[in-house]
Amino acid sequence: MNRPDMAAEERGRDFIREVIASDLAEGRVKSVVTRFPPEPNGYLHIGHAKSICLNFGVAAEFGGRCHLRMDDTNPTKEEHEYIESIQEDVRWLGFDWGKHLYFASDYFETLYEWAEHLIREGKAYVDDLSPDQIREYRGTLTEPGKNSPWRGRTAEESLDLFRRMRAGEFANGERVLRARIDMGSGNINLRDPVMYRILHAAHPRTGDKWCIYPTYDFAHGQSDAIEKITHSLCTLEFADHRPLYDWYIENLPTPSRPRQYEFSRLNLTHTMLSKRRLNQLVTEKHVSGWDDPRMPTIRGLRRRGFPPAAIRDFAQRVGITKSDNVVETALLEHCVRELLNKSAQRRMAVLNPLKVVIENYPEGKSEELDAVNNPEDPASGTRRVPFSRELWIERDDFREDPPKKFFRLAPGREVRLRYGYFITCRDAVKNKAGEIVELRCKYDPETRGGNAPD
RNA sequence: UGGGGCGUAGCCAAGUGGUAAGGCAGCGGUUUUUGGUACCGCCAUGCGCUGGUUCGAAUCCAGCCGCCCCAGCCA
Repeated sequence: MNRPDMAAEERGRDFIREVIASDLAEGRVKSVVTRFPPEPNGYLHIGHAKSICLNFGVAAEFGGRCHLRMDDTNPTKEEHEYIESIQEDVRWLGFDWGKHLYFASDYFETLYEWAEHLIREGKAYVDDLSPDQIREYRGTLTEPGKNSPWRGRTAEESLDLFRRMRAGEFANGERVLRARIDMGSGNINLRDPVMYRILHAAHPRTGDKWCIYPTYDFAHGQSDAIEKITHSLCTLEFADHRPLYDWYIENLPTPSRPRQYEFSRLNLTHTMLSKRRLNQLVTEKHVSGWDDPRMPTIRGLRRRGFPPAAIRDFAQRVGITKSDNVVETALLEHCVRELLNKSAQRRMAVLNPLKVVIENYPEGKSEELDAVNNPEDPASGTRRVPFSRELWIERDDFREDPPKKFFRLAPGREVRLRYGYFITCRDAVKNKAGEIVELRCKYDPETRGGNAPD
């Protein structure tokens, strides 16, 4: 309802902005620090744009800052190409992270030390179970899991094994480091989650320095804490991970205490927004690349001519909530048209041509007429368009037997050719098949430029 | 022994006890040398359902119903 007492800029504030405003007002944080944390395993799309606009937008609105952090904890999926493209796309969208570009891989050493810390505290252990066994022991959605036989291992033994994991003594999948939490938890993320797995794979940034890598859960919150992120904004599917996010922060000597907040991801009608699927379109060559104009990627939209400001406006308009949603592409298109209408130069084109012969126009003659480039913007000037005896119009712009509200060309009817002359249709020439192949018309020399003297 | 989240118009979305904002889409109309734009008007006696509390409920309480997410050593 209307709240005339409320300042305009406070109206329509989403729940995340409310939380930040109150945290600031009540001194829980001195300034806001957010982050956009993509995994460099693909190109950014319109769904990411929502998150980018939220994180950078909120930071700007409250005078804070926003980091760009590559969540590069899984070397089997990440590549330099993606690290580069992500930066280009965020910049193109109009955002600046300044010197705050970070990588989760920058924290590998700290994360490793924190893992040992947890082992010493008796809060983590090395598990020898195979991947299949771990799944079996985890239980199901409705049944509790059961403890691994290695769960009671001493800290000393786990520490020794963990160091040997790092040293490369074991093969992929042979052992993992797990947090000792609660195999009976209703929240599956708390059933002794894996912290480290063995991955003998080269990392795009750390090369072969490591053969054990932290999982998302063991890296994300701590990375936030290291960077002193105050508000860690992510999508709804991570809400179940929040208790684990908090558990690591509470049990580790982190330099700050970030908080996670979740919002619903963007869904668009007629649009597939899944990195895995988009990747498939590219690798299977169904599209020409990540920047194919049919792709919902930032680069695809860019190639289609979408201005970055239109995408930002769109992100603003869809809002931030926790409800599942499917936004109509018409809204995105509206944002684009609204902007382009003010700046785009107009051109005329005929897609499906129908020949027009102006019988009373001199053979061989041709002239150039002035056409306005953009009626919304006189400063955009004019251009010259040719006019001659033979012209082409859109086939749909002529009807032999025009219905009621049809205001275009028809036998005996006069219409204006924009910037040209008024012409009157005398006859429609057909081929043997009965198809109209040519229109015979006459023009009115008094109407040059499309002006009606009367 | 399940845990978490969400239900306001065709689609988004405000709303936090005082009688349902706004945008998109759609439908009328005015202007127009783009069937564009701009402008004007219309579009929820009702907020998942059923009870209850209250002078008053989308907002509070109770009980139902529906949808989404979670059982990767992905993020």
